[in-house]
Amino acid sequence: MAREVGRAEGCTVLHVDMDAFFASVEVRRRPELAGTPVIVGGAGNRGVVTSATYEARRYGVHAAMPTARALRLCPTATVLSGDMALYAEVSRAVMALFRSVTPLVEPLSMDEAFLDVAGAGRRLGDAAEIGEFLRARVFDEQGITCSVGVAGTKFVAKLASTHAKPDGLLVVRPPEVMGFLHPLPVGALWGVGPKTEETLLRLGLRTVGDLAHVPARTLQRALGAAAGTHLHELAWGRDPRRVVPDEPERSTGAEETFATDVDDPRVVHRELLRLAERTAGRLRSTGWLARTVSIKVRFADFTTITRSRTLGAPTDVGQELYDTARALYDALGLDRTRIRLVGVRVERLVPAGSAPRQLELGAREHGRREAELAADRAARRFGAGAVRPATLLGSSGGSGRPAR
DNA sequence: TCTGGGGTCCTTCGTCTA
DNA sequence: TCTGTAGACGAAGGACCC
Repeated sequence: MAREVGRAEGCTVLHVDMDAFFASVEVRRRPELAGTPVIVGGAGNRGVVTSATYEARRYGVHAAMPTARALRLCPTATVLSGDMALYAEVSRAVMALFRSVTPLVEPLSMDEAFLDVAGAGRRLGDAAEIGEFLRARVFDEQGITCSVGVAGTKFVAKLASTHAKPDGLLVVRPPEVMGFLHPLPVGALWGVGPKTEETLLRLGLRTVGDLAHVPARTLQRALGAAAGTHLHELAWGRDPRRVVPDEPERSTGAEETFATDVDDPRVVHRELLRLAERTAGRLRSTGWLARTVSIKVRFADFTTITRSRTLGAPTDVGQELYDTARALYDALGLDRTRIRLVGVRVERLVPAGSAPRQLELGAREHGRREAELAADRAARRFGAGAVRPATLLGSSGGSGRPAR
């Protein structure tokens, strides 16, 4: 456990990250699993690990690994399919706790957030003391542990929380930043994934320090202007991004991997309808309309294509999303090509209240939207799936059933 | 070994228009 | 009227994150 509490001078940014979040919530629910390897993820032949306890990680199990492989590495692990509603509930409670300390909370995902505590110091002590306070409160209220990074910038705070894991807190004061950053491997930098890491290693750059001491132009040539500049700045600990609460969503969507590859266009159409309905429901529940609809198709060999179309007027009507998605799919002209996954996404979102609706299409479109709103109400009252388009009734069988 | 699902951001390319 | 060019914008794909 990393623990280095002291005066956090020059540090106002906290990065709080739940430890093995989904798996920890499951262990809290089933205490008999405490201290044992637990994997949360898809259990089907195409499932992957979404979270694993540290006991499972000791066997080499990690997130995004196929569950089948994880079980070969750790045959004694308990595999659970996960309960997103429960995780969301715990997440809401934890974020509410953060907001009781400072209004400047920027959630990154369900299980992590940045906090700017510059204004909270007088009440609760310095950033490190606030970090320890939050760790204790999360454990008392939720029964799970989290790790906290404390620094002057978001990026260093994020790296610090990673180093503090599990169940720790690490402060990196401004004078200590270079000593902390430069020995790290380039892959530790935010934005350096496998491809970029490979490119950097080819250039002979192994550590963040190597990267810092190469001219920015070299990185820009190798990685593009934006990424090159960005990484060079990060390597010198420079990160001007502020903690911004309530960033609006830019897109939303849904996708599904079939349990086995599908070559029947009717099965794909039915899945596109389901995904369009799901996406439209999300738009309506969050009060957004979408201007652009895109589809994603992944073939059996894992190559993936996307196609998109911008609508004349923004919409949150599932039937309109489906019509566009289906037209995009049909335009591909696929002839019994084996398909692994399809997805529907919407982008260029505008608030529902601010967008003009297409009145000339009034009667039909309005009726459709009203029907979908009624279905939303029924779903809230009787449960999801209570009301479905007729074409989706009885569609749960056959080889095209989605993987989960 | 065999790769989920939900997102964001960036780059490149083609088209349209001034 | 024709041609070249630059900028805006949309579309597509890639990389990355959790």
